[in-house]
Amino acid sequence: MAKQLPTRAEDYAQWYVDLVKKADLAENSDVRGCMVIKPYGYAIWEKMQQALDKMFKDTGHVNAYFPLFVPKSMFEAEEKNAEGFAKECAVVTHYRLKNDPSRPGKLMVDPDAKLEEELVVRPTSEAIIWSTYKKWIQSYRDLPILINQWANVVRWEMRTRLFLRTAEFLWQEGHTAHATRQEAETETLRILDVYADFAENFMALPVIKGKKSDGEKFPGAVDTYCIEGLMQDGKALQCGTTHFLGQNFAEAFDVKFTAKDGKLDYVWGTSWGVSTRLIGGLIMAHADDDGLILPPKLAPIHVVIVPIFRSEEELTRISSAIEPVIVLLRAAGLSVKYDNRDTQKPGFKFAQYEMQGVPVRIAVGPRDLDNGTLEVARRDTKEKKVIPVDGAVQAIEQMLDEIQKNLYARALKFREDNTTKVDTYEEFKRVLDGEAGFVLAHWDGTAATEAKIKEETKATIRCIPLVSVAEDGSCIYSGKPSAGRVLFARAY
RNA sequence: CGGGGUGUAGCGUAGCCCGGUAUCGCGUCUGGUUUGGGACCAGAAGGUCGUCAGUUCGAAUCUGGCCACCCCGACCA
Repeated sequence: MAKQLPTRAEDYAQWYVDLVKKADLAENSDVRGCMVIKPYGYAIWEKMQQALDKMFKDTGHVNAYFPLFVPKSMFEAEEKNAEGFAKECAVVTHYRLKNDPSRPGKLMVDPDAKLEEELVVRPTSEAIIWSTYKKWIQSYRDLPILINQWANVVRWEMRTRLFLRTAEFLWQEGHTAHATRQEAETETLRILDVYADFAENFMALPVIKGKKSDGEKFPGAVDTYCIEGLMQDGKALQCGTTHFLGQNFAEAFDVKFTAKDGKLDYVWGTSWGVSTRLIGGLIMAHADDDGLILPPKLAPIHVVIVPIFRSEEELTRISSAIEPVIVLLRAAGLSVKYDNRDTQKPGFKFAQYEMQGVPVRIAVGPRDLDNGTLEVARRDTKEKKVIPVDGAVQAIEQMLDEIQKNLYARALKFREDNTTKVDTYEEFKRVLDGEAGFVLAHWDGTAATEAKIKEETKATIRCIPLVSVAEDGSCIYSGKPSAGRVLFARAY
């Protein structure tokens, strides 16, 4: 199946964008680099939000909301962070328009309404949140603060692609404050586990947990951790990151607390986020030539029912026969769509729901009414079978479980088949230009080597895996000693 | 910001070199036949040809400015 997908990078990119549009998930907006998320795409995001929100709350976090605008002076307080984002910030400089005297009916920016201080549209919220935390924290009794925010952020990217990189995107960002280094580090890794759990159990996407190299880490962080997934074209996708901020932001925003022993110290911080990019990952990890394949746990529609009828009378008969089944499916917590439109033929509907990745489709026609059966088709394998109406709900629930498991197993096998250990630079380049995928290789740990490899091959160190076998070797580039393999790939 | 390209109906396009109010497909609408895998036939509607200016009797077509978008670089924790 994956073989049928376009392999050349540009073909795959085109295939991906076409799919996003055909599946009715999103489209480019008239606003530069921005995206309109259509109802079906947004429904997937809502499923993701629900699952993640519950996981955050189960680990003691609460939601809050902070302003979209960050005064420039506040933004620049943490220098590394400000520098890292400076080149992609949208900035508000005026607060008013007025009629343009030289062009009747047109508006112009009112030069008299220039802001004294420019406002940066948040590319991330550390600055505004830490400047707020300063007011909230005095004592160890005020800690920890475990807050998550669902928001939009703006990063003025040069080149954008639906879901994967857009000028404005939706995400959640967690920002926590702790009394001890240990507690903040634990939080950083706990959320990394939450993200991995979500990717594997909801998205059916196996991920590698690891630490970013210094060259790839978040500006302002002491350590950045990530989960990396592998897409069907052999490129890696960073699916989520968590950052141990040390005391960097506390120092920048002067957030101190009095500890139990009476000593004054800076607060320890973390931040972490995942975005609508995950929807892109979901598509690229599972889709085939017929369209999206959604894991049941994130599918807005679990089961679509398509009646096959010739006349209105026949539709009425089918509808009344299927109604009890719909009631039972919904009672079992499933999202069911009964598509009784008489404006489209069944074949058209089949194709459309396949394109949209609906996991299970039921077709029911006169033949089934006579036999007391339903035709059930599963999206992942495209198998069709006829089952009795009695017990259909259990059969479908079981099928959804199987689809969820099968998608994960399939993606895991794909990743295993496309992860290669290499020991020489020649082999490294050959694999990247051939089957691509993840490449495990020894690295001398220097930023210089990392930069050289990136420059020459476009491959980056995705992460230093948290789980790895200690193994002495020598760097594929410099030949210097290395204590373990790191994960390389070309990435989105 | 450098290099290349494109702007024509809701979408995708032909026409441009060689000037005469615009082609085809998808979609939409109407009528009929269809309906267990993206239906067919007949008819219809839909256009400031990105924008502003210039050349010309006449500009989608030629010239210049501007705008927007796409691709390749640079950039993308």
